[in-house]
Amino acid sequence: MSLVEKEIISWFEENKRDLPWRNTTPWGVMVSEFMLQQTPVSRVLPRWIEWMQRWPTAQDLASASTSEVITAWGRLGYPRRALRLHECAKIIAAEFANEVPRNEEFLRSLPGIGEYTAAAIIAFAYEEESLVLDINIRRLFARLYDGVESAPSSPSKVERARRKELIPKANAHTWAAATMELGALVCTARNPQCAQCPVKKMCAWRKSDFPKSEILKKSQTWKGSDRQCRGNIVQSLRENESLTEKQLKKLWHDDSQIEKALTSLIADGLIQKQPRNSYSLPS
DNA sequence: AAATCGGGGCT
DNA sequence: AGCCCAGATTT
Repeated sequence: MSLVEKEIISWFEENKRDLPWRNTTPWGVMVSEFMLQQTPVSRVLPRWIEWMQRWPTAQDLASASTSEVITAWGRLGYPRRALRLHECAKIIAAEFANEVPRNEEFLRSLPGIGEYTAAAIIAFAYEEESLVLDINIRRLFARLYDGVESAPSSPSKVERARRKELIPKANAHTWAAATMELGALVCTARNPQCAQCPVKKMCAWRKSDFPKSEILKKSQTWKGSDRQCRGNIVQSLRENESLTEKQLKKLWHDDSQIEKALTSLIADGLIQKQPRNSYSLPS
């Protein structure tokens, strides 16, 4: 097991949310995946619980009317997902003996199931290996391995191939859930919680964009002398925890490093140089 | 490859 | 006002 894998899995065991679709039937997983297409977990949660209580199996949903289904979907958004889920229920009840298929080809043949949803059902409903690539996982790996802030709008052949290599031989479904959870809770699109990240020390994005990203967050404290700026830079580095005390000490005395960071901030318009070696936020 | 499809929460 | 969210489908 690689170090990254070990860190992420153990982080997951400690920090995973207790989501109801982590302990349910394959149909329950399938319903959750439909609702979660482009819709945040927090908003799906209450709706999924109601829905599953009302229609516990595909057959139950199949016997509902279209208007009932639309009404129950409420304001989740993209209501055609509800219609497609309804269609899926009818097909599964009639042609699959009321059981969610575990085969990718069959899953993809159902309305509303694309690349991601098929992989997710295989992984989370049946705990089998599949290439799960949702926006959270894609962003996490874009940062961790590619050193860029965000993934391209849709997965490329190259991205799929490279992510496939990372799938562990054992417990591939846990890897999928863990990386997804890390992307959702820590490696978020906005305001990533890098300080809490179990793999911050090997993160390519962290390395390339640092210290600028840290300093940027503290921009309100960037009023003052060169000496104060220097203190803020070193403080930012200290909180990153990826540098030793020895390295920090060296940095403190390394004027060229400090100068470089300041120049970069000025060039980006984050601070302005003032007379007598002081700086301020742009007005 | 790009457009389209929702709605609500957050900055 | 704009960005973001466990994407899929059509053009």
